Amino acid sequence: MTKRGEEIQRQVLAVLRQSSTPLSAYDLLDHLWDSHPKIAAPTVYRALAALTGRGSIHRLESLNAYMACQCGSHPHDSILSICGDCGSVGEQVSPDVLEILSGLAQASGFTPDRHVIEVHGVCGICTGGAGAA
Amino acid sequence: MTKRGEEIQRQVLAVLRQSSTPLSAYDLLDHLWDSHPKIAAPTVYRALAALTGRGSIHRLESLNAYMACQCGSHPHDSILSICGDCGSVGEQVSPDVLEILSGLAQASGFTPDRHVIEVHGVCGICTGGAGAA
DNA sequence: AAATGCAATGTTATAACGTAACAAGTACTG
DNA sequence: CAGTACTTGTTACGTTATAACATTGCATTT
Repeated sequence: MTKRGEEIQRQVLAVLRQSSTPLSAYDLLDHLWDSHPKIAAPTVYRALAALTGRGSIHRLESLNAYMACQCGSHPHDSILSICGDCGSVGEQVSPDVLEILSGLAQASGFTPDRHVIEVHGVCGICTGGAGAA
Repeated sequence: MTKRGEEIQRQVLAVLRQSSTPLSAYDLLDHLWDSHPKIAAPTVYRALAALTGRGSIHRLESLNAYMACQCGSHPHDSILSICGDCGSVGEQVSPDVLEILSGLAQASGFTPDRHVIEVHGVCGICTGGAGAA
């Protein structure tokens, strides 16, 4: 079967990479219908699960949406900066911050496993160009 | 009308305070039906929005659920530690961490507004008592 | 008080997100 | 080929959230 799943995953990843903003699972589904008319929701979610597990994409918990990882692609926790104006998302990697967070949690006996860090605000372009004030 | 909404809000807050784990909007709806048979979803969401805005409760973005704020109650961003085993959530306040995160974001021109920080893992009780290893 | 207007609340319906459960296909093994 | 294990497709449904509009209560004006 030459791994149909992998083809879907490649395509999902390609669409996410070309998008300037995160896309929802159903947005992706729409895109897939261009080439695969009969894909259903679980297929997309399976592809997203595989890509997420592999670290190729990130899920934005506060947006119910997905974006391509901007930094190579082994699994890691990122800091995501979400512009409420244009919808773009920046990604930063900071082992230091993760360390500090882990330390905080551990101080109360908690063993961290995964960090969700999403900062909402306004990006530099929107601030400077046409943004708030 | 003596502010029906405020009564609902008090009740939602009371239920959340008594719960050892976060509750979904529809969990809360079930609880409300004990005393107000005909409440509908938007009513709960309006109460949740008001309470969230006031800082009395927090929304857990990665769980689609809500919890009572554990630290007094003026609006603030928290660090939430979510136990994947028992479902309990701990809350920590750390201006330092927020500062660091804001600094990181600002370095790329981003203006932060709200921080979502959710750490998934296993709490001290579950680790020690009956948890992993 | 009657009329007006506004804001809060109720109600219906539906949109958006996600997954369980099982069917069908494929490929490998003996 | 028969058996088995895994992947993919399909259907149906469960959960989360909100749009849109109706209604209610109350304050203000006249």
